[in-house]
Amino acid sequence: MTKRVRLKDVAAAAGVSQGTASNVFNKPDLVTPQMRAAVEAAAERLGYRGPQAAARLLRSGKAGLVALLTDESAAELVQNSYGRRILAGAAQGCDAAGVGLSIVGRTAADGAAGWSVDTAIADGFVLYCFEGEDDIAGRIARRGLPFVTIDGPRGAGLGTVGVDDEGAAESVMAHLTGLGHRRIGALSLEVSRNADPGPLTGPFGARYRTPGLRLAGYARAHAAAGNAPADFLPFHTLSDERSVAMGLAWLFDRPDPPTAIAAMSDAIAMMAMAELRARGLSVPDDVSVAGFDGVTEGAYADPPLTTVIQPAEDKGLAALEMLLGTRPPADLILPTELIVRASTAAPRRMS
Amino acid sequence: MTKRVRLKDVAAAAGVSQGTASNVFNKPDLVTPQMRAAVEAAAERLGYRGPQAAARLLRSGKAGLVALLTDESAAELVQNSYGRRILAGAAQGCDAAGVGLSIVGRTAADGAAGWSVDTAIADGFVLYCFEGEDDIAGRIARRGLPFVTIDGPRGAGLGTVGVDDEGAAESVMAHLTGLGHRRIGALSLEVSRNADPGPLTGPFGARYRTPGLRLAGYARAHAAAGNAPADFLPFHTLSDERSVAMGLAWLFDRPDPPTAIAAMSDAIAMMAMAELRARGLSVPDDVSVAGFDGVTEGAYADPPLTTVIQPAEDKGLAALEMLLGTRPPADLILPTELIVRASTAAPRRMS
DNA sequence: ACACTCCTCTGAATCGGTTCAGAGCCGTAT
DNA sequence: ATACGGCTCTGAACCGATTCAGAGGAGTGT
Repeated sequence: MTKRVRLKDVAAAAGVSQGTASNVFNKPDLVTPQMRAAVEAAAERLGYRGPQAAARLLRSGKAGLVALLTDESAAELVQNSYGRRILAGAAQGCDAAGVGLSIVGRTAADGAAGWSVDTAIADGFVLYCFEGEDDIAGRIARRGLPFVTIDGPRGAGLGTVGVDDEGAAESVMAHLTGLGHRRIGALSLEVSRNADPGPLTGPFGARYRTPGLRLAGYARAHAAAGNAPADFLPFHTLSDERSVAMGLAWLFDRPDPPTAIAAMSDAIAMMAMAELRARGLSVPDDVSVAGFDGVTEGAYADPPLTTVIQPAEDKGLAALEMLLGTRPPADLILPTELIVRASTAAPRRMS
Repeated sequence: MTKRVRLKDVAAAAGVSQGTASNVFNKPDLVTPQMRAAVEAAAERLGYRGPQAAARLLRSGKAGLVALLTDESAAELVQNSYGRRILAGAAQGCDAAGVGLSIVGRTAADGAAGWSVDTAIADGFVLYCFEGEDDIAGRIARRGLPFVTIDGPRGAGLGTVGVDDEGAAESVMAHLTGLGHRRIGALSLEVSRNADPGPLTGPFGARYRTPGLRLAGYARAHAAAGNAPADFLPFHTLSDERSVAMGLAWLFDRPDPPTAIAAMSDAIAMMAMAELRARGLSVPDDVSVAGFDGVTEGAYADPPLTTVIQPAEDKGLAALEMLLGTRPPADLILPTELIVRASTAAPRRMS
């Protein structure tokens, strides 16, 4: 196997300087047509494979690639319908700017502490779904790369993108209490690393940021409607069928089950609806169910799901724009909207 | 702003050779603890940001990144539920191997002929959704990078991953004819670049590969059941609501509408079901609808969709494994499975 | 003719590591 | 003692482009 052909070889063969050869490939209009033809002919003749990306990158410093960094695995990000909306928004931003998007998740190959963060090739990062553990932000900053955080705390990055989680949760709960529900269960997202599923108690702020804020919002609106704290029944799930079923068992295998459930994601809500049906309970006749996120499937669920729509695509897009400098860096709060569909109704009158 | 600290500076400050300093960061066990400590201290003191990815890449040649290349934009890939299953599978393969995944789509910034293919940083490519135009395969091969094709023709790549599209289409059509349907419409995926929506005529092979094979399968099974070719009514859609509605208008605004529809994707099928409902037609009472792909939403559709399940995640995963050398390169045909749900039924008896 | 621009092309200096052959050094088997 | 194998560490070559100051030449205005 002969050696790889380099730009230098092409330049030599064409009888021009290496600088000119480089221009032929990168700034063709700076070169006379004949010179260009000569270089191209030489390249063709030698079987030159084009400028090597790595070398260009080393010299020019721009990878033309931004990375979406997530705490889950890359596969989970894509499978999760909220995550992939973020991804879609980010992809859109990349497309518009002509930069590539790479998604880097937590992989088995990186050791516990390891993370491709330190080695990933990118011009910038979007951090999604982080709780500030492992000081990822610090490590990126140390590399001197810019980053934007989605749904995370304010860090050393360029900016953040998020929604008013607490307010949105309040609006869902207010909708439920407004319908007349008093005793209300909540199915929470994961509240901390490696925590087991189970009933939850306050204070709710001391948790992973997003679930903490939403729980606080639920609790606040529940109380604001004049209900006793004991009638708010939050349960910690792992967003899987097993823990959702456990939560439902906890809520409904009791003498005084709730008449409504606030699920902290649409995915949880839909699993809950399926499980409730399996238990012989009808939604919304026996139990109202509200979700959170506004994934597309929710509209087609049976019954269509009441939820809070989050502008997930916009989050991804905005984060990317900030990163790319198209949008001024800031701590951006995007609006949410409560969408009332058929999965919630007034509680059946007690006989 | 002072100059960036380089490994060389760290080595000098620690009083060791550059090679040793390099080893501290890459092969720590080859270095004595004290030497390592000295280097680390120097790095800390100087504010060294760690080995720069680009430089490492240039010398070592491995980017630790594979690219999923698609003909659509990256955003479309993610939004499309079949595409994202492929992506999820690929992501899983990447996670397992500890390499990153970048998705590169057709972006506005790349000129008509341009494509990041020539410049994208990656150790290998997975080509998805290509029809062999623009000679993408050739361009990748020219760069000397390995690639695997999903749902595409056999190229110069390592291998291909696909399913028996024609056979799968036959099985759907056979299911429909088996129920007693004779006059059957088909809603096709895009059959060529920039073609307008409209009725389709044979021969069906002369089209984009996948749609061509499926159309051929439909037609073959339809004929095999003893039906007249004129009772097979294929229509070319663009996978959007407008063209699906046009197709349905073409099929049902006639004296002898079909009693069943074979949609070439679940997305098309679900749009068709919504449009049929808008037309006052009931599925499956008035019209049976079958899809293709087996996306998750299909199971929750109203009514649940009869379809052919394609192992999309497996496609992505298998492609990645071939690329990474974990699986022997080959032309792999993955199995499909017909899933009969409630959207298909025997045609209503003619009065 | 002269001065001055404008444009193209040259040449050499980076970019920041990784790698590898071999020099030193130390302990052990003969 | 002597030879030898095994570890560390050194030093310099090399990866393959991009970039930039400036040389040379052609064209333009006076």
